[in-house]
Amino acid sequence: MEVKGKTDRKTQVIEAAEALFSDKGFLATSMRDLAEALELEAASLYTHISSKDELLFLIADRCANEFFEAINPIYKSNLNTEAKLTAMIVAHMEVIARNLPASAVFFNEWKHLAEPRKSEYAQRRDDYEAIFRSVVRKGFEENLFYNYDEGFSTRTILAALNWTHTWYKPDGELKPEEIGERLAKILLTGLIRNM
Amino acid sequence: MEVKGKTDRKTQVIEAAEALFSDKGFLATSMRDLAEALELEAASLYTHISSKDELLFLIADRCANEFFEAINPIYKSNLNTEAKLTAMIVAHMEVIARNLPASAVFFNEWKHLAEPRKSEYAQRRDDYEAIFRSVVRKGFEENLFYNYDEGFSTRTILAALNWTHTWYKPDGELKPEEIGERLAKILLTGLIRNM
DNA sequence: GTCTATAGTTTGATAGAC
DNA sequence: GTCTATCAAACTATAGAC
Repeated sequence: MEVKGKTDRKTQVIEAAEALFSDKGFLATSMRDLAEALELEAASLYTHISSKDELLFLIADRCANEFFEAINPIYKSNLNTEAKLTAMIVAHMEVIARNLPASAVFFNEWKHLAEPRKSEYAQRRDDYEAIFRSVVRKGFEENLFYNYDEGFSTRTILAALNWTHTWYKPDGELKPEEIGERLAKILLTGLIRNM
Repeated sequence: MEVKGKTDRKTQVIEAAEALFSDKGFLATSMRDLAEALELEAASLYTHISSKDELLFLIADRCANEFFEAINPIYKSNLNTEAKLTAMIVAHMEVIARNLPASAVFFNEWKHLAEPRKSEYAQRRDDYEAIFRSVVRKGFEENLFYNYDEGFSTRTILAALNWTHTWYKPDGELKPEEIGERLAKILLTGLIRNM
């Protein structure tokens, strides 16, 4: 039984794929491009992964898991609605920041998954949005927010959040936590009544 | 000299391409797919356009023009900053709504333009964002907005706006104008001091 | 685990008949 | 303006030697 280190070959393949898929797009990246980045021949990649589609799935699936694991404990906590939503926004932002190429793939390339993975993925995305939506709904029920519909407000929050991957720089001025908090402030103060 | 009607063959080709590129993506759409949608053979398409890249350019370029034409008169008007930004948001939303497939291509597929078109396009996008940014900056200078940096606030506005193309339905409850106004309200009331 | 060689498709685009 | 026929290149993936 081999012990897998951080420089595990399969991990290297996946990380190189994240960078290329994020930069050029899934379809615009050939297995030859990927092999070249790893200084391999294309055929050698198939020792580590079974297909290009599996590679896309591995990237998107791991990223999805990270998003769920980040917000679930917060969702289940006893925080009040405003604090809970803010913490979820910050947590989501932190997942993006520490998985920058992977989340670009996650957001932009999922449509190229082959079935049945594509449908399963779409379901998970809906489930994730539903968690945010239920917190927003709570805010309406508690009369904390103006009564805009949940779907509209939730999509606006996630849109503002998910766009950050296009401009966030790890070595920029703002830390992920600060970006999340600032975003939450802009969005929430717009939603909260009598502030 | 021929009079071009609405059912001009080239226009038909472009509109079919908008639908397919929007739905499946530029690279995932073959010229054969496009020909099939028009009940033609692939070779016949080249009577009307010179290359697949030109087709992508025509779609993105027309869409860019529409965005500039929609916001420029508002930008140059004498409206106060709050009203101006709201009107620009509504106008932008209306362009998305009446060019739904084209704007999906505009937002998601531009990276697949060949050079030098890709660089020119990136420049136009920056110019467009700069117009919004200058209005946001005015709001900071007038002490109308909290002092978050312009770039951050501007990107958040455009992110919320540009995500609407993923869920907006022409036959849905909300008209584009209502979506724009609601979006502006959420974003601006979050930015305006002492409201 | 990596290589060379290659099978089998699909791609964007062109030539030339009608 | 549309067709048939076709080219040259690129693609994912496999077979089998080392």
